[in-house]
Amino acid sequence: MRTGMASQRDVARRARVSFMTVSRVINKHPSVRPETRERVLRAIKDLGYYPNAAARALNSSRSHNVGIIFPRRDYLLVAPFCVELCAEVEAQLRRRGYHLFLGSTAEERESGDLYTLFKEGKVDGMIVFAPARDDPRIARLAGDHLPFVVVHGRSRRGEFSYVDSDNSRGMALLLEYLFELGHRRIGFVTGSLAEVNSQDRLRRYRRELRLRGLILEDALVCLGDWTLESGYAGFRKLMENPRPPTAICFSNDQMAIGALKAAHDLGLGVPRDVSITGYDDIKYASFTAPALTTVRQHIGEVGDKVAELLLECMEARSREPRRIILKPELVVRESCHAIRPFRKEEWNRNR
Amino acid sequence: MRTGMASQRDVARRARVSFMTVSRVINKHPSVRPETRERVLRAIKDLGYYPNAAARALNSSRSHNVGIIFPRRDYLLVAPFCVELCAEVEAQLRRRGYHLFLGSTAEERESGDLYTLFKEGKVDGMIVFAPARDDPRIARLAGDHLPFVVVHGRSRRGEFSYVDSDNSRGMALLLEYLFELGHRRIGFVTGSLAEVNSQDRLRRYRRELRLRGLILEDALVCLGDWTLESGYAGFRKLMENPRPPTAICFSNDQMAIGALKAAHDLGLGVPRDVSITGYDDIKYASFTAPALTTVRQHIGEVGDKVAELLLECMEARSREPRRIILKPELVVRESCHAIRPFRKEEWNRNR
DNA sequence: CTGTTAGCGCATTCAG
DNA sequence: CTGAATGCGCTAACAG
Repeated sequence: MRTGMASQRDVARRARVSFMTVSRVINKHPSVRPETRERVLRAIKDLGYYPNAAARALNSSRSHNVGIIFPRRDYLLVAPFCVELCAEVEAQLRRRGYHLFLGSTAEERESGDLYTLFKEGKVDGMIVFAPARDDPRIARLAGDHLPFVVVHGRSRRGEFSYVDSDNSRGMALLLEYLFELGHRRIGFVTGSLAEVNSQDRLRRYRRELRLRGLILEDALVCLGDWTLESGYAGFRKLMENPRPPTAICFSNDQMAIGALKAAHDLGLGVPRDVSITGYDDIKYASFTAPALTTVRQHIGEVGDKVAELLLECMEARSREPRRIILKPELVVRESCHAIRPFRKEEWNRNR
Repeated sequence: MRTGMASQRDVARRARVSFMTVSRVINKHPSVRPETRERVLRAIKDLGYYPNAAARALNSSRSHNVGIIFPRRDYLLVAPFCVELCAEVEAQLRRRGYHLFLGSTAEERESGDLYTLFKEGKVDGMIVFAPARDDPRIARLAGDHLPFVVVHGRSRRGEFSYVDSDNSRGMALLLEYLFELGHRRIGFVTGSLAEVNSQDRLRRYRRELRLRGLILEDALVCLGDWTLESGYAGFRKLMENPRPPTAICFSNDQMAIGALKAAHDLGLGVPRDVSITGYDDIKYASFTAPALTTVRQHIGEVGDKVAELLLECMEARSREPRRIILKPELVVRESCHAIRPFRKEEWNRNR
């Protein structure tokens, strides 16, 4: 609305200067005599003047807004990790004078999708969360040389900046740990395989098993989609196997929580009867019973980096894309159990 | 940035019309000859033209953005309910051509607080979530006649529109149920008492106990702040009481989940040793073991109403503020236990 | 049906 | 150090 608001002209009149001087004061231009500045500031205060963002945006062609885009419309609900990240990024950006649009849940081609927001100049840059391997939206953004940063994704040919966690390493940590506890039949419930992240974790799971001379059984892998429900279903499915696994890795904490519930319903004890691991270390992970053994991604750090890279590519168009890969960390809690005493020789042999 | 973008002028030149005609086509003005319209649409497509949001905002003085504000900066993390609501509202608003800023986590007086956003014309309206009873921000907004809607809060003198759930009734439902199960010592862990919601629930808890002739014991009430941690601590504190309660109501699901964890750590069974209830019915509530008995707030409905009221007060300044109070619903799951057989006479007597 | 004029509020450029 | 002119892209109000 913003009707009846004082403009620079009004301030100028009241301070008995031209509105150009007002503009200078606002933008902290050095060349204004202190007493003039004072007069102007007084007038601004008296009138309750605020600069008009639209006008500013119009002639600087920068909105000082940023958007964020998710792989699916329910992502915020599905991935608590994402919420924590958003909060982090928002705080960082605001410090630098930018505002963050709530990740439009709009899919491409819908009204108000983020590509349109870009073109309309409503955002200066955006954050793309966990895009699919060949997400067409990415190609479009890169093709138009629009400033954006990918989180939880990678660029093959260095077309854009991204921040990712070393998912492969995270999985390796988990499997090494389970192996050490004596587990040899280890199941895996994946996240949505459209996402690179999810693929990486699965791939490393397979590789680790192979490396350790274990046979890969399709029956030990189950397709999930990050939700509580799919964790629940995945657990049941794997445990119905005639030779069920002794441990199951879930590709995020949320699914592991679903699994805990399934175990309870099935009358199975965790970790007594099956060991379980999550991924992400969201808040809830330490509040389940048993508390989840999981892999921590340092969300604060991810958020900082994302904001940093985005600001870089919004403010200096020329800069080269940068890649940042954060090290994950194994968090051992209570959801895994040694199925037999640890034998050093065996451990070494299998390593 | 939006540099090198085609403008209406470019489109006009290409379509060999004046740019006014282009504007009309874009705004679906009826008075344009079909063939002219076609030519213009072609040109728009060829040039990849998108209207400039800033310019539009400037001369219509409407940004078509909406903001949302929370009581605390960590609110999104603390209240999953809030995330679900945001997603809902965003979807509704987008359908009407508005975009939602991620609830600025900024407190008042910080750079980029939402009052400033308003004054700068970055938002046309806003949603205020769970404000304190005399939140100065509310007074400010109301004083300036800015369009806003409160969720989980009320206006005493009808100064503004709001959507709320009938918290008092929700608590009554819960207590009636517990009473029926035979509980007579019932504890309560509050949310942050700065919020009206939280106060209402506590008040009704007290009233119900009094009504049923039970003595209120301060030792059975514990101050929480909505977080998992405070639920955990609250549970421990109440159970350390020499005469612990047989049931505890938590003012949200999150705290109840914290309590479940505490029970587990203390070696207490739920509901065998203590009954527990939550509030909100978030996703996780049905995935705990035992599943939480709680009160459902229909988040979808809340979101719809919020969006509706906000649009109303943004588009028709004159309309009277409206109040909407939604009926909550008891969701019985597994976290409560009858402590003795139900006796009809006693139930009637105590009613 | 279509074009012209003017102005939204601000900042860049160039003169004083 | 300060002021005047000009244009950012668009639309409302008038003309033709």
